Amino acid sequence: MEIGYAEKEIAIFNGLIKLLRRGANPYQVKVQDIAEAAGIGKGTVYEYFASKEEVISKAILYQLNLEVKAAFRRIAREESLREKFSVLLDLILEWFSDNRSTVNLLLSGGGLHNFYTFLQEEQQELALLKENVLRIITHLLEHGRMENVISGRESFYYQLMALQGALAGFSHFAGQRDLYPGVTVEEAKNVAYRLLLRALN
Amino acid sequence: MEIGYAEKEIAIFNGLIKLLRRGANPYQVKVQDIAEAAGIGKGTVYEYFASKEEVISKAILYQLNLEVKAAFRRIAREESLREKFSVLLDLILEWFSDNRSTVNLLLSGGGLHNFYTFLQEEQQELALLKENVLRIITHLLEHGRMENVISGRESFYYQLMALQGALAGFSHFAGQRDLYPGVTVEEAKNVAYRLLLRALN
Amino acid sequence: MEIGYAEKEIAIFNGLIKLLRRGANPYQVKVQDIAEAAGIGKGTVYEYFASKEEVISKAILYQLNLEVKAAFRRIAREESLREKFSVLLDLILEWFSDNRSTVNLLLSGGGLHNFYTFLQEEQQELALLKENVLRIITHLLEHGRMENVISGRESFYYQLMALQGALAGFSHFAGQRDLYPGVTVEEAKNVAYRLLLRALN
Amino acid sequence: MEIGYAEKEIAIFNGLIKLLRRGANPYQVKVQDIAEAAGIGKGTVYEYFASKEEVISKAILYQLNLEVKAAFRRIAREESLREKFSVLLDLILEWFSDNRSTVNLLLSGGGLHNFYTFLQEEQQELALLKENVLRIITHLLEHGRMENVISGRESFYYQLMALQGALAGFSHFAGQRDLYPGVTVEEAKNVAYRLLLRALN
DNA sequence: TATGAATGAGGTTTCATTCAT
DNA sequence: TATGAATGAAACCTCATTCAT
Repeated sequence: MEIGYAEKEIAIFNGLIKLLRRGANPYQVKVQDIAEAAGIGKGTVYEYFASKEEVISKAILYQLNLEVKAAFRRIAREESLREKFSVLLDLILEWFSDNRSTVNLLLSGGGLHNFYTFLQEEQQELALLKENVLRIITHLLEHGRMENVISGRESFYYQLMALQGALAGFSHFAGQRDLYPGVTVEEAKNVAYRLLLRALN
Repeated sequence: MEIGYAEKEIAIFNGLIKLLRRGANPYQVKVQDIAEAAGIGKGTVYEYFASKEEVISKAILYQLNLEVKAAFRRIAREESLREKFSVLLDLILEWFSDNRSTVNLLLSGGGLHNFYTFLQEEQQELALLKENVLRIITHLLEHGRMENVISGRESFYYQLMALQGALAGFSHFAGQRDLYPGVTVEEAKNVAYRLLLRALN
Repeated sequence: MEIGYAEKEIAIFNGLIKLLRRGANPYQVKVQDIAEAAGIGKGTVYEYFASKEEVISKAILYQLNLEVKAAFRRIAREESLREKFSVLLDLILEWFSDNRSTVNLLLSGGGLHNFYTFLQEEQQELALLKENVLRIITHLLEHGRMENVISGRESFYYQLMALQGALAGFSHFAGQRDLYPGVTVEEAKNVAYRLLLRALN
Repeated sequence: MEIGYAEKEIAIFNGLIKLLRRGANPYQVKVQDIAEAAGIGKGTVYEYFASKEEVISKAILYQLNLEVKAAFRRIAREESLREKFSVLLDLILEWFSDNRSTVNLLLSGGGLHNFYTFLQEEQQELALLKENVLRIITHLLEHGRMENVISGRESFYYQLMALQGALAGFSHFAGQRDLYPGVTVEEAKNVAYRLLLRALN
């Protein structure tokens, strides 16, 4: 890959991710648990990482990059903006249906970035992540312009905010379904798309 | 107030909030630190709360309720939707200029709610919080309709998403200024307002 | 009395004794609990005693002396050795039916004496206690001799051991009834008396 | 053994026993001290036991079983009842010459059983202990009958009480030598044996 | 290289004691 | 005199990290 990880390192990442998906709290997860979930000994973790913090930071970024890249591939495969956007919303739903997906951490208002100071040290992976997120955004906006559903008259920042706003609203819905008892997924998706179009055409 | 707290309890809350504002992590803050910040002895904390978790949960909700209520008062004081919305954006900016304000925790994609399981036990304060947030939203939407800048043709959920989207985009900007180096606060505020209007009129 | 205690001091003693009877452990009982049981404030305890240890030591000895003196009066009232001894056994049963009577502490192989080092400092009360216990023993042995059920040929130590042995066996029965499921109180009392007579006549 | 303990567990037991023998109070001994006495780190204790209480309960029962079993072997080795009984009295003396032997805890009027509630959970070891104590008692009584020094006409409970009484008296002497300044060990042993015979032949 | 037993620093919590009222 | 709010020393226990195997 862009950044080479040993097989064991990836096993450790996957172990942690598994725990986070199950609802574990990244601040409270224990090295013991990570090792167990990875199917290795506790000492082995320290053969590959200098500290627990490093494991967690790297694992989260690793996983985020994987998921964002996979998302790009899934989105790129679709024909129309409508379909692309719909796939993205489906992915968001999926991400949030995990009690606590890693993506959830990312999307939450930049939560991770500021929250987990340790991440700051992972500049390379962080940059990669931003790049991959931007790739999705650019792809969607460009496609919208090609289809003439997005005007392109507005500034890039405006377009970004429009997209982000539509996604943020839907993410909130996806993450807090209990707050919106009467709203179906279909409705929520439609609302998100209409918000996007209204803002951009 | 709605929920009565002893003077010392509030001192403890304020001590914790001070620490969080300074960037302390709620998962890593120590009882010792909280007590010091509150200007009391460590043991005193346990005269008022059963555990550290309880202190943190209650302090965060207490502070959120205070801030949301203050926000409502600030917003209600303004005449037009434009001004009300502008004030709200200013508040968001302010909240995020703290390295880590409590509101930040709230806005982050429902972060808190799921994140800090312990909060679940504070049903009363949580309900109060939701009510207060809803009050702001309703107030803004109603005013918009009165001014005829918001049509009211759309469902409540749609209007909610529109508002939330505009705010989420701006919050992201406020929390991650470094991601938008060329964008001024004025621009960002304008964009947020235009997104709101486009979505709702 | 021999040793004058203020009214409040006695209230405190009684508070502690109440707790011990309920099964509280003298090593784990809290000043708070003692004060509550005595119906006074926590600070008041320290107006009358220098430390928790002092309260407990003095309370136990105070109560033991009371009970031993009461025992003497009860025993002295009876006519024959058989009746006197029977009353003593009844008192032992009573003492042990409390989950944890103070007498229990005394009888347990000198338990208290060595166990609770702090007691050593209460020389006066301790001496009083020994005197009172000795008074009962002497009374019983003398009466036995007067009735010619006890020969008096044996040394005082021998007679003491005989009495103590009979009582110790019965005390074990009284304290650990579950170890002797088929044995009735009547039987146990008879056995104790027969052991006494066999040893001494 | 009947109940398998890891080598480290036994080291911990021995550490605690060493402290108790030195007069430490089982209610006040610190984990730190136990670990030090065992020559290991504090954390290691918790690799083998769930709590301090568990360590103490298990250590005491472990040690009692060891001592009671050793006592049986020593006693069984002797020829006559007189010698067997004499050995038992010597063991009692030995046990009590420790400021606070574990056996002391047992013999003290069932002290341990009721006193240290936590022990109740160690049913298996407790049962084992009772069995081993009973084995000694039965052995002595049977031998007495074989030698025709014990008649066997009396009930088992009576015989038990006779034995227990003789031992309890001597134990009191052994534990509280200062109460019997003029009495030699030889005398005390003779008295105990005479009490036993008088009661049982 | 992989392990997990051992460790002790560090955190939470308890509670005897003080002292201002 | 009586109180109980406040305190912080001290104890239990956890868990990241080390290191001998």
